[in-house]
Amino acid sequence: MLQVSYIRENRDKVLERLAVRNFKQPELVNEIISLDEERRSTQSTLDAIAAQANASAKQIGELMRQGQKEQAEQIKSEATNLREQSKSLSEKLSVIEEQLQLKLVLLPNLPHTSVPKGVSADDNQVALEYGEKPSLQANALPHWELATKYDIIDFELGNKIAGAGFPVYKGKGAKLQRALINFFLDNAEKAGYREMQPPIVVNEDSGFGTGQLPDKEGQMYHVGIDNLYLIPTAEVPVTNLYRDVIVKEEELPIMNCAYTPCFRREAGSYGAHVRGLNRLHQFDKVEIVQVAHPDKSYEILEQMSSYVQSLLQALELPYRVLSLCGGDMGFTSAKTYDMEVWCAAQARWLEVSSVSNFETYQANRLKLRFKGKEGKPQLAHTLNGSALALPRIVASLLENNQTEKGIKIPAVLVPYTRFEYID
RNA sequence: GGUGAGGUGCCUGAGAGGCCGAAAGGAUCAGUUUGCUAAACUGACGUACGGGCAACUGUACCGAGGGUUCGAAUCCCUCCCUCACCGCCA
Repeated sequence: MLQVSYIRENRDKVLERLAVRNFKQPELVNEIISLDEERRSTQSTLDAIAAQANASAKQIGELMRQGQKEQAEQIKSEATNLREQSKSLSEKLSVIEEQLQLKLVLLPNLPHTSVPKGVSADDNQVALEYGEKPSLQANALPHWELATKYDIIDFELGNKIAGAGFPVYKGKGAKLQRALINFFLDNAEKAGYREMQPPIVVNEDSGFGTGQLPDKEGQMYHVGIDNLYLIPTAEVPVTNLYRDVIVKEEELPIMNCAYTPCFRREAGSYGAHVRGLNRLHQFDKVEIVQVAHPDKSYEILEQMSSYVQSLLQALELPYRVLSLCGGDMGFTSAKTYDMEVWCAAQARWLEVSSVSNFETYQANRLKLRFKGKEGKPQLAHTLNGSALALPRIVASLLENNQTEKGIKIPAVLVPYTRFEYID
């Protein structure tokens, strides 16, 4: 959520930045500004009346103590009148504030100046491409067939237990999952991240804090009876650790990581592009999250991007980095890099990570601030990235590394899997 | 699930209709003292939204929302949460 004061003072800039996103309702900005004006003037009036009412109440107390009952009674009626006025004004004020809030949450984050203008994924810029795409034999198989061939992932069984998009990993398939999780966590720790194990359900406040609510309500599984949401990413609980927190400036940057399962309803996505592991309702992911000083957040974004790339390099997967255009960026992000790995048999790039700087957008909702020795609390910047999401990594490992002898496990993973081939 | 206790500032904790944005202690920060450390002393020390160049100032906030009252941290109602014990259970 953007800060009203910022919008008020930088109207033209806000409009200009929103245009980079191809934002469809720029009129919201003016509506917000005029609601804010109304809010401020109402509050001024209310404050003045409340001040008067407080003064009268004090006076009454004073008079009562002195036993001047009659005079007290006189002021009482005045005070009652003032209270009534202030009551109706504060009702008006809360209506205005509610409307303001409703509109405010409809505004997405402002893209950073380095973000390319554009409307869709076609306008994303390829920032870099790394590694060589393997050339496969003519009889190469897509990962879902390899999964069946080696009996390591069972989609049918998952259908029976839960439904499409909930695969069962078996034998070496399950071990590969565990190996990847540990590999990612160990590396994150080496890079300075502190491992956390958060709840995988969150309450409404948390969903709101990171921006999933109200925007992506339908994308989350909701446990109605307890009003809890299954997390779509560890970003939600790990970032919300700092909701309503004022941290000390010298504690920045705060670096946390977490492995969690992630749950996404993915309503509306069906068809060939979502076959096999390409898109699941439940998947595993290690997430890295930072709380940063505003002066440092873009430097940190680059570091996080490099870190994610280092994982892909270690796994010997060809990848590319996209700098997302305004139109393709998430609602809450100011700048996002997507990392995509090459899946040789499908001959497609698949997104395995998304690294974003949210600047103060989440922090404003979370009321996540930092404070130096001097001065007022200031909103921090939040960043996060997948490091990494498993299914598509597995898909590309299977497809790219298929050999006569079986699926070759990358050298860095062998100490974790304790086998060199899936065969 | 049952019963009981309770939610006050960074923490502990007092306050039980007006003198309370809130005692006291601790923590933290600044200063004095000090060979260093420690201690002692002095002072500062919540957040948000307004107004003001600023000093400063108004309002709101004692879990949340309502109510009573001229006036509520304090009384009443509803909800949420936490803790303890019992039951059930990994």
